[in-house]
Amino acid sequence: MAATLQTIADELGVSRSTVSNAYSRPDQLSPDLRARILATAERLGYSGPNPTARSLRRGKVNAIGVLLTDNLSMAFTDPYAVAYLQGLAEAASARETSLLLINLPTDDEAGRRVVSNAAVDAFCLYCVPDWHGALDLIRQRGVPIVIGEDPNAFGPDASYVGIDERAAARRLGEHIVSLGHRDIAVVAHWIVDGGVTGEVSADPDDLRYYVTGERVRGFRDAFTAAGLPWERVRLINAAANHREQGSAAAAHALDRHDRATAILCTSDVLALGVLDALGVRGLAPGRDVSVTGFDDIPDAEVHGLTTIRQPSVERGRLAGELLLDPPEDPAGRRLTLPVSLVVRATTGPNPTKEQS
Amino acid sequence: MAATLQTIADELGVSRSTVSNAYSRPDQLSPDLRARILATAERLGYSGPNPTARSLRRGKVNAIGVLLTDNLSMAFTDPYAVAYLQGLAEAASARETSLLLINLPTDDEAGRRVVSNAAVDAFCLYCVPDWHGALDLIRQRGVPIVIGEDPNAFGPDASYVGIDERAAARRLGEHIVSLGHRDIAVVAHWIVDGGVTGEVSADPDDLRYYVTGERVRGFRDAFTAAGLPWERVRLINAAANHREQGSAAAAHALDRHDRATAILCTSDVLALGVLDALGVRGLAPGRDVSVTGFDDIPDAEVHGLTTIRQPSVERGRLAGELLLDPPEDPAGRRLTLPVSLVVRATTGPNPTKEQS
DNA sequence: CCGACGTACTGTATCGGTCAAGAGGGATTT
DNA sequence: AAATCCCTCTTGACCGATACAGTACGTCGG
Repeated sequence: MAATLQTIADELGVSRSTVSNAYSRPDQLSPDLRARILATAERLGYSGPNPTARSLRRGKVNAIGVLLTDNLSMAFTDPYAVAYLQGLAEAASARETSLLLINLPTDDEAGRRVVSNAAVDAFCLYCVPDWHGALDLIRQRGVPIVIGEDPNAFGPDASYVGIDERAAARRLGEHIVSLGHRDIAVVAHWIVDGGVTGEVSADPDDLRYYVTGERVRGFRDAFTAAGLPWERVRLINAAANHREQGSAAAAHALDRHDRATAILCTSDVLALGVLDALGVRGLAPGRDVSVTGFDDIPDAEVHGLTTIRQPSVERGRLAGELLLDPPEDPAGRRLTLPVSLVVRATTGPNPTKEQS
Repeated sequence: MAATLQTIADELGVSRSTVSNAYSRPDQLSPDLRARILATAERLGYSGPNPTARSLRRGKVNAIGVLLTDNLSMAFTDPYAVAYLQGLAEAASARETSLLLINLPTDDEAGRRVVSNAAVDAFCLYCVPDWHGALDLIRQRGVPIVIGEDPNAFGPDASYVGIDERAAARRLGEHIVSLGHRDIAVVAHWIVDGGVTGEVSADPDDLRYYVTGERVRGFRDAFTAAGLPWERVRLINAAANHREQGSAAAAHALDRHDRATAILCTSDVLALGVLDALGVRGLAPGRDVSVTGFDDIPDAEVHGLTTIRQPSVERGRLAGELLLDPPEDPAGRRLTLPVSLVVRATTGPNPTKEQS
């Protein structure tokens, strides 16, 4: 039988409240008594106020729930995700709050139980399959929610911190067409659910994964504005947002006589894989083939990758702040952050055009 | 005023227990009444049984606390750590348990508060500074603990899942000396706290960070057994366990006339950085310079790195299982897992010896 | 000598559930 | 027809703390 506040109170002949105060409000009792209480607690092996009971009474648990899909490491191997979590953790930590990583099982029923039992003050939804049955439960929980991708995914009650994915992608596309490229491939992840890496034909207006969809649409915006029909663009699905998949996808753009002169990727990770593929083939990025990424992860600079810089850490930090200190003004709970085009060495003028 | 079980009970004129049963034990009441209860709950905007209250009563919160040092992303950018967490999450998820990432602030007082308030069933200690004041609190909490590095760090009450770091490192060292190498450099991370990357002289028996210490000692075991005095080995500190630091450290072994012919690293990440450095200098790994890593992260195979394979995911998984289903037998709570030497392309015979 | 005030502590309600034992009533057994 | 059983629901205790109002006592100014 573990010791509780009452055990100590009885032992010393004081009230439970006083023992509680010894821990939570040291100024409410004499230093002398407090010392005796702590000593007795130590002696009886009391482990300190029970966090659960305290949370119940206080109505606050000091935790933010972060929903992740089944494969945790998928989230952690994505540098963008790591940066986001870092920001979120910073904001949480500054408020003495922890992150509850909720691994959503594919089993719907178990998923609902896990979500129902999660003691959190708020939820951060982040790259979660929007068709999962547990999502309704989260909405019902009535706690603050922040989402990071599709601003419309959870209705207007949810906070949102994001970027204008489509406009950002358009800027990349414009950069590429302004360099004279016409033979363009787009490498995008998760165009097809559970699909394999390879060329696909898909309507950009009808992609399931929001981020990819917006980015692909942004590319198309730039192309069509430049008079380049979408049909001329080669769309290549990457089965996962991994560097290796980027390499594999690149093969479909490079190993053919009508080689693409520019490859636009929906993430830096994929773009790095594309660069690997170029290296293997002895092709020079920015000269023979132009490559762009998205996110500006730390490795992007190392490899001179032209990309869109988005404030990943900041995104996570703001998400945390929105959850823990919600602004009065509802408008302040939906933030679209600025991005910038970072032109580095992996993009250059269309080489075939120069020759003509 | 949010709805509770009582609100719904009053509304329908049933007892609170019955409403509770509607959620937690559907077989305890008629389907008809249950349907009515759920409908009323929905109508009143009831968010389901409060997880905190439920946890208090049940005495279980379905969460494992994972202690991390201040910089979260440090843990997530380390592939070994990611694998470990993946395993831990798998074990937890299988038991409908989540991971509470506790970001331990450098501020001692705040750290204690965060730890005290963390509602968890168990703690997983993992790469935590062992001098932090909050660690005592954790021990006091009286919940199961598993540690992953120094088996003696938390006393015999804590569970332990690890490998024999020293013996494993020794095998790498033996491999290298058996290839005839005599000019050896060791690249190790965190030899010096907050130090810079560069050559240092340090007593292997006196390194603060346990894992590095054991691995360096293992290297030395092999060297001295082969008659190679430790003084002949060049010890290079890497300021962080990052690929870039590996490259920077390698410079100290490569850019001099008495170039090392073998570089042993305390992690694969550092070794990959060393390989980068070789590449820049036009040196061939395994021919001009032999390089070894440690851990066998996924990228190791890609780069043909000779290394020690340890079951990282398994380590995390077992840690989780030990915490959630503790075996009766105390001996079963201290596991040392087997490792294997994986010889790939980055090690080969000493080239200078061949010439003579 | 009295009211005002501050300090140190107590008492009780409350947070929102779960659990074990029990009660009422219809169906089944003997 | 009495005994037994099961199904469905109720009762009351309990989980371990915190909040707030209140009490007792000492001190101080007037």
